[in-house]
Amino acid sequence: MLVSVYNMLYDTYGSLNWWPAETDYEMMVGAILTQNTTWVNVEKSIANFKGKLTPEYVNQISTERLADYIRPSGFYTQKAESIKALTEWFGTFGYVTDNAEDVDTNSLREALLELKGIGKETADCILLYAFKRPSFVIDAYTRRIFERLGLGVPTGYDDFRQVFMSLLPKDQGLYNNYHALIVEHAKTYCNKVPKCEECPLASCCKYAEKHL
DNA sequence: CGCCAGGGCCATA
DNA sequence: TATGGCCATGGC
Repeated sequence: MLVSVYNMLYDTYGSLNWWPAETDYEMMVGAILTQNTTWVNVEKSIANFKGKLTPEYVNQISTERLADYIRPSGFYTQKAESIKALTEWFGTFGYVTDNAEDVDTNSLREALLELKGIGKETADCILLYAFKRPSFVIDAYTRRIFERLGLGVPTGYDDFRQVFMSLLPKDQGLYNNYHALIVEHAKTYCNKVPKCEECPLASCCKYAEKHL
């Protein structure tokens, strides 16, 4: 099932080459900024840095000033502290994701989860898109899509993640594009106010069936 | 005006 | 383990 859903999405959208970011560091910051927030508001925040969204620059400005830059993304007080903590942690690798090569994925994940403001989803995004590790991401869209398709899904985050990671090959490129496809598709058709009328997957979705 | 968005933390039972 | 309140801006 997981493979056929992927194939349907792939046939529609192809290879998306995510995450949308200029650098690995910008990707990580974006992962925090997008928490419960639209991507448009993340772009506004990133634009506020005018090209200076680097760990070196973030280190030298105050948390208050950082909070001011990211104001458009909401929750800016908490997110500013999280970005500060993340940046400090990233510094232990010299701000280069490649320097973490000899650290196994689970250790990296646990380290990320210790940072305040980084939960499981954000940690998995960072592992997958910045550190290029095969760590499947479960977000609100992933959960919603599979529920709406009519496939039973586990409640707990790790249980749901394990379904993907045990049934699919541990392939970073596959996990990357799968999550990208889910988000790109869902943000257009599977919001709380759905657009099943124009959805290319409506023919095999129980939810769309009821809504059409 | 109210609802919602690519979460996470903390208190509570 | 599982809810509920809270954090906050901007688009519709």
